[in-house]
Amino acid sequence: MRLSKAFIPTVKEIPNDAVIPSHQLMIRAGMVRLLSAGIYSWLPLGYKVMKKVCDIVREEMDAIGGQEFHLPALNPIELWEETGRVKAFGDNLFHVKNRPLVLAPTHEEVICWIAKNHVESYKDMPQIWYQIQTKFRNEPRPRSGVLRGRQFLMKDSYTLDATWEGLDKGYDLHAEAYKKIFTRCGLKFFIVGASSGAMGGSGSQEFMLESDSGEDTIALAEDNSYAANLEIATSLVPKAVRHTESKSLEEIHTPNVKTIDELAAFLKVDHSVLAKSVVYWADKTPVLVLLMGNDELNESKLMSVMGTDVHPIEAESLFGLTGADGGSIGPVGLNGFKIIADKRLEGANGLISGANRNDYHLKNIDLQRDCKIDGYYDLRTVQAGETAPNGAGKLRIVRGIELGHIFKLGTKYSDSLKATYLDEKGEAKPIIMGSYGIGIERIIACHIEQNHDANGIIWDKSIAPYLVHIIAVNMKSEKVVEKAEHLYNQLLEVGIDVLYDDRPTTPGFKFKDADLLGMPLQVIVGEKNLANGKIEVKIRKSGERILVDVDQSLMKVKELLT
RNA sequence: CGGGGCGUAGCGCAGCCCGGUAGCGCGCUUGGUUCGGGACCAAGAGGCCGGGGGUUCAAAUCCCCCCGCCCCGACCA
Repeated sequence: MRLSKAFIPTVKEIPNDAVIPSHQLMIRAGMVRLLSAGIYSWLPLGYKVMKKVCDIVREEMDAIGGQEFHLPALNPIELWEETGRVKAFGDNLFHVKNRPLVLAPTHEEVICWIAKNHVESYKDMPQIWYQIQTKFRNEPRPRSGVLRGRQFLMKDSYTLDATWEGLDKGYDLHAEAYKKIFTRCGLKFFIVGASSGAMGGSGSQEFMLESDSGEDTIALAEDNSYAANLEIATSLVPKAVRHTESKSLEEIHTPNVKTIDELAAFLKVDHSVLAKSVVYWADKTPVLVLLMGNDELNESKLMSVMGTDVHPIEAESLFGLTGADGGSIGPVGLNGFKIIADKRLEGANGLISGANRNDYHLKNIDLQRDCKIDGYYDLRTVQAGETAPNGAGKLRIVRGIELGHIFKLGTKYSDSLKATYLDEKGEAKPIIMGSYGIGIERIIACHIEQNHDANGIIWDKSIAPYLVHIIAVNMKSEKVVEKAEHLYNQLLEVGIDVLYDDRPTTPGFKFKDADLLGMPLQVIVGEKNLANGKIEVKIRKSGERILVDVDQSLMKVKELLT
């Protein structure tokens, strides 16, 4: 491609609305333009990268036996009513105004619909079906450029199996394919155990990339041998002790003590003898959650324990139900509440907690003797510095960007849509499904996040829009133009993607643009070196410059690209 | 949806407090000089100051409403 003819609108200044490097560079390099919040036009240069990423994804999906579909973005709303997801997605689902249609935010329903009608026997499975298509979600807050958009390209695949072993196999195949895809795209990623959330299902892992711009929080062992989304992360922490003797309950006056820290300071005791109470609504049930000391409640964990949405109780409701305020709530003699406790407190005695009476606490609480605990669960949020559950050193807490997510869905959708097959005995069984997504734009943005410098993007060969960027330093020099044109044509002939800066502008301008656009190799054809029969090859990543004999330039470029 | 910021030429911004003919840099056009790290000189084009309403002799500027964009939070299969 000749730059003089190409539509690649580069920008020198940092766009006002872009905050993270990938967003700034994608705009400056003329890859994308914003149309509306979370909605981007992909310009030719950006689209070229997108196609290369899609090719890699396709190759790896095909390699595990995937078959590509092209599915409708417009779906009948009835289909989504049947799985209960009109409600589940809520305002996140785009509705069409003048037809009973929705814009598909994902494609479990359609896949299931097809499977229901055409997968009839266990002999028809396993199947791996995938699609690379635009998905629509009415994100309340699009952000970080293409990282979270209202319309985005996603590779979604679905496994259909007759057995749970089959599901495991399809899941593992995807995990392997995903590792290959992200590695080929030049990304440094890690895999974390994740919550399956409202998708339901038995297991799920996320492919994450460490980045301060990420929206997820990850706990990582020092050697990365343990990695989990904070939503489910655990750690090795000491439990509260059980003393042999359980003293009798005693009320203590604790005026104006509201927080655990204040309580510990006031009573001059260790945090580990304090049981913190936090109160939530789980749907319409008030739930008292007991945590040790100042442990932080993990709402995701609470949600999966309760199996429903949870939110903190309002101060007024709490007072109405207990007669006390937040700082003085405790598990003893509390009626009408479900009471659950963190595993750390299991069986403990000698604890101090609120007396359900303002400015009073109870001491010598024995959870077995004095309370009716409805269950002990892992409910706390891990903290940086705690020991990883596998003992591999201390945990780091980092931010991450989710690149891909793999789910063992099970039969959630096949149950509700009655997608069944007949097994060997002729019995109808629900098809067992898995669901596996990859955000295509995220691969691109993340690649730039991990591969850029102050001057611009540094593309990996695998997804670079062009492999070689020829710079004719001075278009007024016949020699320069002749050599540059010659090399350009040679590269085109051998099928190497090449961008040729033949614009009649100044050298500095061309060099800056070349670094900004970030092709792996720059070939600089200038009068000075040409006088000695040389051209210069600059490696974008290292900045290394190599002088090459003119007649060997094609060979050298080919060599450097392998 | 809560909190904050911003909206003036294609882009980046000043002007707004304190009302009085809309400015700077970059980019763009034409001509000339340049030609190895975003050149120089000269001449130009380009704006309903996000939209609507109000106050005023007069509004980019003051007041009210709306819209859009960005950030933090909530939310995020």
